[in-house]
This record gives sequence, structure tokens and C-alpha cells, in this order.
Amino acid sequence: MTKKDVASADERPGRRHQILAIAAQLFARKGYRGTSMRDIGEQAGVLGGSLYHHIKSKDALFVELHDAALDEAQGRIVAAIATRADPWDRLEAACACLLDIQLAPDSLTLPMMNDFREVPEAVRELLVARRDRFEGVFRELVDALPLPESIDPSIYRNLLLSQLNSAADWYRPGRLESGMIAAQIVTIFRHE
Amino acid sequence: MTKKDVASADERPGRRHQILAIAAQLFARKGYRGTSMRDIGEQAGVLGGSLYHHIKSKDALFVELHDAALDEAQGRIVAAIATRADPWDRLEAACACLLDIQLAPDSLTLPMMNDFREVPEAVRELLVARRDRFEGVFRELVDALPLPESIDPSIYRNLLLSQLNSAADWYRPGRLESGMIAAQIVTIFRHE
DNA sequence: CCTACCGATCGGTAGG
DNA sequence: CCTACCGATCGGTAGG
Repeated sequence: MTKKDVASADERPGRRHQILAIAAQLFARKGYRGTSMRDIGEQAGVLGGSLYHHIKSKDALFVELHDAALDEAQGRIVAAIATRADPWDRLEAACACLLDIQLAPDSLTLPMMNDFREVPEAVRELLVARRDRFEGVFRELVDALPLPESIDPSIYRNLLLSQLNSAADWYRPGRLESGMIAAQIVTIFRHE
Repeated sequence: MTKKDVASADERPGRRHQILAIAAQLFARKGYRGTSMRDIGEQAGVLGGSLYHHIKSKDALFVELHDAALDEAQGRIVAAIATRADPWDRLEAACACLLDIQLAPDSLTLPMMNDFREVPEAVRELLVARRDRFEGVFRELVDALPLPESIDPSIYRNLLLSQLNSAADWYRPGRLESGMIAAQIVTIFRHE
């Protein structure tokens, strides 16, 4: 037997992160309402109620996961475009990066999907606010493009983003690589 | 007082359709899990349990709405393309038609959205099967296009469909007409 | 981290 | 169409 009893509160520093990762995976697979605290507990090897030692509420847990996911995604995208100057190159790099994130199976990043209708209203407002900031990156990228006058930049940006975010709805891993999809999206959206 | 008591079973022929329309609206707004039988009953002016005189189960209700919505959508699209011969014209007509359906607020047609993750597995299989048939229409339309070799028709079709189906996620009525969106989508997706 | 529980809500049913 | 209920499940909590 170790110093601490096996059944006592586990305060190992990685424990909380472990639980967050499990929760993110379940939210990504089954949605907000489709994932119960007891489901998360089961994957973590504890009862649902025990999770409240590590988190405040299901709502707060989801918001934290969503915001952390967008922080990471935004960071990766900013890094990916930093080394490029041509507007089309920059857009292509951002698309490939976001698509890679959205198509990674059960990634910690996926919960940002458009679950928004499923979520309590108070939570939804927080998610929307964070997402709007995220989309600002793409607003700048699109506004820098030399688009033909027949294309409205605002609609173009919304179409492109919903395209990238909803790709996981039909993409099935294995058949083709995510880089292939990104290349096709950029080919289609490239107009001068 | 009329012959029938007000509180007795209402067998007016339009009643069932009325309930279906209410259910469709709620499913479209709040999703499958977010809509309870009691919610539907409340809008219909009865208790949740009373709905079971008209329907067999929540699952069956959702499947019926989804399939009827796709039947109607498919019919409208087939009619819209029937009068055109040019492949691009046909695709454009189909896109405008589907987008019009998907953007109609609270339309009976909206529940076909990609709620699929929210729904019980047995139900999901039925929905996917019906949706696959629906998408066959677009498969034919896309395969008839003279696309450049750099574009994969299968990816192109999936991208186009997810674009049309997810437009409701960001579109807000009033700011611009749905016809405007359709025109932009076709402009972007038109490559020769 | 568990036991044991709370009040709320869910889909659905029997019987009238 | 209602009353009155069923068993199941939910998020969350007190106390240890």
C-alpha cells in the first residue's frame, strides 16, 4: 500500500488535464447533451459526482474546453501564416491548418463544432463571443485577398469558415488525407 | 356545447398534421434532444402524453418528419432542374432551391440538418439511408459538370452539399436574401 | 474519491 | 384528451 489510500482524492497534477481530455473526446463524439457527467466519470474510472472535485459545473467545463481549443487553434493558425506574405498563400496555410485541427479524430479541439443549438443559452453567448474573436483572423485574411468584384468578402468568409468547420460531418478518415481536402477547398475558393 | 366534449380525443383530420408542423419547428430550433414531448404538447395545447394518440414514439416522429422533409425537398429540386439542359444551369437551380429550403425560418424542412450525432443510433441509420438517396441527385448533377481535372468530383460534391446545408448556421434573415447567397456559392463553385 | 441522496425531467403507458 | 403514474436518467451536493 502507498502512503495515500487508493480511494482518497487523487491530487496528482495531471489528473485534471486527464479528465478534461476525456470530456473533450466525449463532447466531440456525442455532443453536449449526449454526454453526461456519469459518462465522463466512467471513462475516468470514477463516479460522476466525484468529478466536481475538479470542475465547477458541466457548463463551466464545456466553456473551458471550447475556449482552450480555440486558443490553441488560433495560435497554430497565426504561427502557420506568420512566415508567408502572399495573401493567397496565407489563406491556404490557414485553411490547411484549421482543417487539420477539425479533422483530427476526437481531438481536444473538436468541441468547438456548431453544437451551439444544443447548449444552454448562457453558455452559448460565451461560446459565440469567443468564436467571433477567432473568426477575426479569417476576416483579416479574406479582406487582404484581391477578390473579383463579383464576390462579397463577407459572404465569402462565412462560406469558407462553415466549409472548414463542417468538413468533419462528411469526412471519414482513411479514404483520403485531410491535406487533400484542404487543397481542394483552396482550389475551389481561389478566384482572381 | 358541441356534440363532443372539449376535452375528449380531437379527431379533426388536420390535427395530426398540425402536431407534426409544431414538432418540426421545435426540432429545427432546439434539436432532437433539446425538444421534449412535453414541449411539443405545450405548443399544441395538450399534455405530452396525449400526443401518443397521434404518434407512435418520439423516434418515429422524428424519422417521419425527416423523410417527409427530404421527399419534399427532392421533389422541388427535381422540378427546378427539369426545365434546364446546361449542366451549370442545372446545378445552379438545384443549389438555389436547396438553399431556399434550408434558409426558410422554422421550415418543416429544416430538421434534416446534421443533427445526426444527437439522435439514437437506430434512428441515425434510417436518416443516413434517406439522406444518401437525396444526395444522389447532386451526385448526378456534379458528375455531369465539365470540371477541370484538378478538382475531384466526389470531394466537390461533399463540399458543395455541406456548404448548402450548413448555411443556416451563420445566415441571419433580413441582412441579405437567400438568393444572394446562392448566387455567391455558385460563383465560387463555378470552375471550368 | 465514494455513499447516498436531492429535485427535476425525460419518454412512455394504463385506464378512463 | 386528461389524470396519474412508471422506471430511468440527469446535474449536482452533503458528509465523510
